[in-house]
Amino acid sequence: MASRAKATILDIAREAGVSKSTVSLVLQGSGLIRPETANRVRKAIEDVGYVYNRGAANLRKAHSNVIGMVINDLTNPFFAELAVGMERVFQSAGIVPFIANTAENPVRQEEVLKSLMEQDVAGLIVSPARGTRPDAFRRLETAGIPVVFAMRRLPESRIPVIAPDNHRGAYLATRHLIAKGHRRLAFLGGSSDLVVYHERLGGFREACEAEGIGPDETAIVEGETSRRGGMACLDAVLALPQPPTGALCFNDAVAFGAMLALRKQGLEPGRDFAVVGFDDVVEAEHYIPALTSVAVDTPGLGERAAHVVLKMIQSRTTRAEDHIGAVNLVVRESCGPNRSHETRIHSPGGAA
Amino acid sequence: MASRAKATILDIAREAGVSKSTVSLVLQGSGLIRPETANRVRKAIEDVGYVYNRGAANLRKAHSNVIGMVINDLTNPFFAELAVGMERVFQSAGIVPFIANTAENPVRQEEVLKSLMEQDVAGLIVSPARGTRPDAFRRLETAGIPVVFAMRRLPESRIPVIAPDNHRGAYLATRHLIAKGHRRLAFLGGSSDLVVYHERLGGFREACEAEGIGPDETAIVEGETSRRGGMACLDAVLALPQPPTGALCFNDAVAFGAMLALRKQGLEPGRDFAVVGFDDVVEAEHYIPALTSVAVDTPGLGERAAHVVLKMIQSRTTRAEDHIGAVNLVVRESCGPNRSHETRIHSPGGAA
DNA sequence: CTGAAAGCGCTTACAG
DNA sequence: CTGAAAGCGCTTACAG
Repeated sequence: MASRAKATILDIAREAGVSKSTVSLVLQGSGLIRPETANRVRKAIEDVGYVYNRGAANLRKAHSNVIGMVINDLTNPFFAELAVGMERVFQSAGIVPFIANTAENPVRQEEVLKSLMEQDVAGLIVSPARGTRPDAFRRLETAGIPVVFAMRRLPESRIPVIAPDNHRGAYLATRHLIAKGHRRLAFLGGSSDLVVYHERLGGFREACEAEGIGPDETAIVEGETSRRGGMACLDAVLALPQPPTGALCFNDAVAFGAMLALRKQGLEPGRDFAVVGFDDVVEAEHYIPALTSVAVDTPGLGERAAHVVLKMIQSRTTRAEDHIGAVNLVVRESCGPNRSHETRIHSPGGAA
Repeated sequence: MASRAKATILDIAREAGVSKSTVSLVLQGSGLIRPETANRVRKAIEDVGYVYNRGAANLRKAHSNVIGMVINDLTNPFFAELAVGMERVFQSAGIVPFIANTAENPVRQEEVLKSLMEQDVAGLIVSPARGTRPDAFRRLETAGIPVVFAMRRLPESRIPVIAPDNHRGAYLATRHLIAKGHRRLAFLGGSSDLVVYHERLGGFREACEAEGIGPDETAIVEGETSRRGGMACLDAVLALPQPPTGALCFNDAVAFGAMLALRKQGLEPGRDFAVVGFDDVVEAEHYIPALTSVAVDTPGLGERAAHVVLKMIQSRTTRAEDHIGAVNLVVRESCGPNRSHETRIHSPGGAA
């Protein structure tokens, strides 16, 4: 069986009594080889314990089939769900994507990008880290490597993006809060160096203004996009002279934190204070109280992003249409009691 | 600046007026090159927009520097934490590891492993998927590629494993339940095709027997290691003629599900029924009631695993010592009220 | 300190 | 249908 030194196509050729070109051809599934010959070669491949050397092949072919997914925070289940959606389509395309985590660190992101380029990636899906410099992707662009942004984008970039309709989601959520009778509203968490932040805050503002509620600027407080950040933001806003009675949170993690902080203050979320999240992670449904949140179909966006890079690679282009995914407001219990167990408020959505 | 076609060391050599060997040497940081020459080369590298072709280098050097992390379920925050621990050490070693997700699917795992081998990985950390065949790693072994198992292991394998002391953790948790006065105990979730399952169940049994409580076999119910699985298990056990009054759960996800199911039945976890989890994910602390769980220091085990592969690669061996990490029982509220907010019961732990 | 030459494991025209 | 030859972009002795 397997010999100690790595077997090459030359070993196979010797074993099967053919030339190495023939071996290469059967390796590539060419129809040019006579079936008996092909079978003999395949048997030899087994016998020598051959492992295809993709690096050598790529070197010769001058292109690889490796696709990278660069994720800003793998511990956030939201991004893990995104990754899973992408993997689904890559798997059926017979591709094994490599995931790399930047842990929200632009320096690490640069290392990751560099390594991926050296590895000669064919294409990339990236959810850029916070504070990514505008020119962080220039090398990739000049090299002509297809890149698509998922969920997050850079301020001025020609790289295509796949993301939910953040503005619309925030708008729907805010109107819901207002329809529940709230007049003093907060916007909690997130930071202004993220484009998403401005999109979501924009939807919040628009809804407030449409209802004649000038949003209280002091109740718009930035913070970490985590439970801890949510706790801090809620405390800040409750200390205001005229505290709000409800809040739209930048994402679900912030919302969970806000609810925790409410309890610590002896307030019951849903009854004494309304909170809405964003993203609708799996946990939202199981929380107590169940969290009303904006659902963005994370795995679906992941699939979409994967299809887009695949197409870009195939057509050797570096450009593609943006895709803005539809969103739903999923009404549960965190804004007070409801008639039914769960209600969905759909947005028309659509592509931009 | 950057030209369209990829620049090679030959372009650099031309630009700098040296030979390509010289370029290669400065690329590798060799001290053999005169500083002025090196600087001229470095400038040329910038000017031509050069990207190192690691594939070509690996081909020539006959070894790569890519390390793979094969994770069985990236959506489980527990494994994401593990990944983060490993990345920490790889980052400081200047390595960008590639993460691949098998989604608990042995077939996908095979594809992933194959792809990684073709990519000529230098080493691998893997948390094997459920139902992995005993010979799934034979190719890797005969190729002499270092592999270490993290968190999970295969029944009969010589591959080194880094894992927590599952037996001890379950033992501590069970004794705690008994000390709280419980006599009828359940063991919920997990499946017997996982080695960990037997380790944890073994600790549970030993504690029961030590206290003269023959564990009720009908209260040991396998199930999905998820919230949903936990709900089903708890319902099953409550329907028993002599239902238990407390349960050790296979992991925290199962415990969260069990608590949910209790509430649905009008029972309050911690007051009417005691539940203990395993792994102590971040969420455990924030749950209501806060979950008593066995802490295993997930990122720490990740770091350890990373150090071990690194060492194995360096010393060109395929063998290493197993490492069994110490565990603590973190007592919170899910087994009833406590004096202090949180208590830790330490195990001596140690390496095996 | 630097250059010319061979070779890593493949694929791809090109002959036959 | 199959073989001989060149070449992908590097590194590594080997001379000088």
